[in-house]
Amino acid sequence: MTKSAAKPNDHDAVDVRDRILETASTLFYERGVRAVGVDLVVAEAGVAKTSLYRHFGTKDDLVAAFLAREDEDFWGTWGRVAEKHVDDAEAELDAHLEWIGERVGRPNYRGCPQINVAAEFPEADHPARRVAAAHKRELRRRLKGIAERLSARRPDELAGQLALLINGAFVSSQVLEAEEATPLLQRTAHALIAAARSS
Amino acid sequence: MTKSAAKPNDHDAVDVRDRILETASTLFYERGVRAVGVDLVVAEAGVAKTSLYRHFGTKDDLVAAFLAREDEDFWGTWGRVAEKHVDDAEAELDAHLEWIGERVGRPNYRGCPQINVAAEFPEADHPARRVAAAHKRELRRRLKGIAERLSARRPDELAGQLALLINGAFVSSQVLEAEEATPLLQRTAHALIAAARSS
DNA sequence: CAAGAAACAAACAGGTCTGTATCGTGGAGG
DNA sequence: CCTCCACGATACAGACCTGTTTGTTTCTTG
Repeated sequence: MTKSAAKPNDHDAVDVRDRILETASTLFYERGVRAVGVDLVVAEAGVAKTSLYRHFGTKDDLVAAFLAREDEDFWGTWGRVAEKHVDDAEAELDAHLEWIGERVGRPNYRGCPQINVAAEFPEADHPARRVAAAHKRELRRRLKGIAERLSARRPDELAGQLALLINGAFVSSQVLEAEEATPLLQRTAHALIAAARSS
Repeated sequence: MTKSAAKPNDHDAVDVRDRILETASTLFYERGVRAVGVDLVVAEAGVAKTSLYRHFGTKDDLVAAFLAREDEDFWGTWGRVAEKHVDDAEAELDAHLEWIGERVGRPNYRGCPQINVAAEFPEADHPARRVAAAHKRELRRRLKGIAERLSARRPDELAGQLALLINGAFVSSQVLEAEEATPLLQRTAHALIAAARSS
């Protein structure tokens, strides 16, 4: 909190802190958090190790910042898609499943960062685990909002079903064909919506 | 392969190899693979480190053996449940979702070992990754068999949907109430089955 | 121009990791 | 009885890890 709001130096186009976080995020996602040491991060980012520890107190905090960044990106995309379908909840859900399925099918897709980090750090009080847990709660909360607009008889149940579906897609890239994800997600969602409306 | 079939020593009730694998499996699952060193495994198992490296050439091989053991356990339970419902595929699926949901709701549940290890080791050629990939393919294969017996119009699609559902449950224990998992799984499966039969 | 903040560079501390090497012991099978 | 070998115990090698320390340089700002 000593700086960052005011720009201390714009000589380098990007802030040092941003460059560290950007580099760390890529490395953490591609190779796993525990497999990437801080020495590699600073070497790849071209910064001094002291800079990393000034901006992020510990590696754990850097991991939490990584997940927070992914969280913001995710809801940023979500929000941009959502505002195109304010009048049609089913179309909005379809659109979300579209870009989620597209991501899952990408060649270098390595799963949901939040889930991966949670798998790497069992301790429930790890700073990154809090971010991950909040992210998953937020997913279910937003899905419940959509379920309500869909006039589901039990919106929270439909939200739970859709959350299972999406999280399942995140971890199933191993057994999913690239083009299969989106249509499978959408057809499944349609079946669940129909069931949630009738009986 | 030098022993194990013939019993070289039954003086100790359990084989040294089994004791190592048993101990390692518990530690790996509870704390994560990378967080557990071989020194801890041998100390906890009460064996010499040389014994560990004699039976398992490397730690990676021990991890693969851990997943293979979990795989066998999983399909062992699956098989015992399946043979009680040879005449009713829907009842069999319900029964599977019953014990899977029960496991997911357990207090110390830490997710599917296969998924967790895959998250910890990005390298596709890691020995444990092969076990994990085969496990997930086998899940979808068995689900397809059930889908066929259910006379689904597209059995492979229904199998894919059910696989998403089950894998989603494995990773959603963070946001799922303990008693919520089984009924949510079963009601979702029923909706998907109904949809797969009609249209 | 002067002062202070921020960055770089490089070494270091102290611990942990995987894997190996060495030596001693005790039981099983020929 | 005697030889083999699985096993235990321990020390070690070499690499890697997080985090700190020290000192210098560069940039911003008053």
